[in-house]
Amino acid sequence: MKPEIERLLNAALARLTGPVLAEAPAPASVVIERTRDPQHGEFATNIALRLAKAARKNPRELAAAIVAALPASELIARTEVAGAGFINFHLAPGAYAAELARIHAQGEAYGHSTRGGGERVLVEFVSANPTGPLHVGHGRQAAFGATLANLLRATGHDVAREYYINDAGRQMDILAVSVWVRYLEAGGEVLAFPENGYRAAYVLPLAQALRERVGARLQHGASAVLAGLPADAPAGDKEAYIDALIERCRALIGAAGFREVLDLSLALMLADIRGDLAEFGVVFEQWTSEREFAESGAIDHALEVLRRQGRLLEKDGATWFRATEFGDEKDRVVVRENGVKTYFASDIAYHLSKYERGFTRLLDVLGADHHGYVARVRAGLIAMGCPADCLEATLIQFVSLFRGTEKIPMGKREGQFVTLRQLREEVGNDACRFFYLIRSHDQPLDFDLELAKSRTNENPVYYIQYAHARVASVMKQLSARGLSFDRAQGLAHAGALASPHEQAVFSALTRYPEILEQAAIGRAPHVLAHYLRELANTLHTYYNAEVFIVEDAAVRNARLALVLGVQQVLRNGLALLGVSAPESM
RNA sequence: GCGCCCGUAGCUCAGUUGGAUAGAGCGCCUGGCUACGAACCAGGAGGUCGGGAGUUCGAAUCUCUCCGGGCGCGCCA
Repeated sequence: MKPEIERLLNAALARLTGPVLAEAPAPASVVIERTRDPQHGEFATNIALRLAKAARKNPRELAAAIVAALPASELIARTEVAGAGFINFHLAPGAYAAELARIHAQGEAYGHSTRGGGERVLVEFVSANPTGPLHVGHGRQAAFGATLANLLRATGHDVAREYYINDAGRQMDILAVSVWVRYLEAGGEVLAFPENGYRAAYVLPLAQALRERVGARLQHGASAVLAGLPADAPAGDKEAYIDALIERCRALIGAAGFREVLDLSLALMLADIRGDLAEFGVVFEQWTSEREFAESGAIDHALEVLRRQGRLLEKDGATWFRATEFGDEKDRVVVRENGVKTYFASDIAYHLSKYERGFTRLLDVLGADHHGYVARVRAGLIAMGCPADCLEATLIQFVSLFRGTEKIPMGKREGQFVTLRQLREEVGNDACRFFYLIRSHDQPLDFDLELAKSRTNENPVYYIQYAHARVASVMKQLSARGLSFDRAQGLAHAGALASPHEQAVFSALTRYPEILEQAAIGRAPHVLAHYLRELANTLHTYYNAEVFIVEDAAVRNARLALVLGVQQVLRNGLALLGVSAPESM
């Protein structure tokens, strides 16, 4: 409906360009909104107010001129100038019924658009280090990224989802040595666990798997392991200690042995993460290993691009990227004094590779603690010749878990944390997805386990599902009474559904395509979640106010056509959120 | 110290490319099941939109400043 009104309005503005308006208004400035008050019709625009100043016209006069220039349309019954210069659009009686027919005809494709123009978008999300299971914060990023990708796809973008595996750094070495120490312990050795190691319980099965794989081949005595090592914290430096321990480990079991421990740990952690996400309904087209990426020479390629552009300099024995020339606050090292490339170098190279693979829009879904690095990566991309706006980062605020009013402490290294898997098993995937998505991403989330689990009216999760199931229940009741639904008759008579409740349902129902666009453009899945709640509310209200299964077949079929339309849109919207739409509950 | 995000009803939060009378859920109060599902609905109370100043026809929304909270500022990953 809205695109048609946009078309009419743009036609009117085009006619006025020249005689009344000096120049054509930018398409983005033409904003059409739903009205809040039915007295104002169904749609309204403030375009006359926005253009009045530039046109040196009284807003109401300009509005009148625009109204006069509007082409006729079957969609619109009448237009009027109101208030300070708003233009209100009143829909023609059959407009809603025609849209309802579209819902029935298009089914699960209803609401989709081609507005994205097939733009190639890469959504990178989660990308958690494979040094441990996903925690509840990653769950929020997973739900957000997956739904954002769904929204972009539904609005006509060519979307790929990608997980970047940070498997190359020192943290992986620390995981490997943590597994090895547990393996030694299981072999009967007694030694203090490194302060900086991963001491959480998930390391134990990794050590167990290692023993099953290699037997006692990598076993060494505690005295040989610890001899000559610096003191661990609290007396010494835990960083220096763990580094020394890693070196000792390499010396004792050899580079190949160390690699074996690391690869096994990595493979198992990754399998856990993949499985967890898959069970959560989150899948990726591509998993990129940082290690394989680095070994492919891609970082050297990126550095070469920068060098050709003259954006590198040598200073203090290191190689620097002149990031300050591209909006960053300081220059950044890309190759350290010791010849090792920095994480930053690998990161801009990775982003360059996305662009070189043909993606013109790079969406990074990141934890809020990563905001510091966005400017640098963007600077790198610009320096390498990418458009300034190709990289877009969405920062997801943190999740705090509560059991009722009691906050559950989190700390990854200490192993005191709730995993996404535990959360899903306790509250269920549907409640998880919904709770993650109901809040705006830039708002910290307090996730109450008790609330998410509860089957009471305090829990918003079931409200929408209940509306969906309720329609299914009505249809069951219909057949139980020996009646059947006549869609053609229902749609033919839908225009006669004129009660305030029915108009409210129509109004909410036909907003769906606008909501999808708004949620996609704003990178705001919560807009869809809130909308579905509103739509469910109009359905419940209608249900309580009027009986659908009445004697009059025309009225009955029209009402059923309407509530089936609601059910369809609820199903479509829930699918995008990754929440199931049950027939009964 | 510098940068980013946030501050809206008792609680949790929508609303922010400036727009018509600031909304929802929960909680509280009052009503509605011999009814197509009461996991529902109707009504009510509840607000200096953190404080102040500015921009203009119009500010929760934009600018400045102050207060309060979160996060980030490595030749770590």
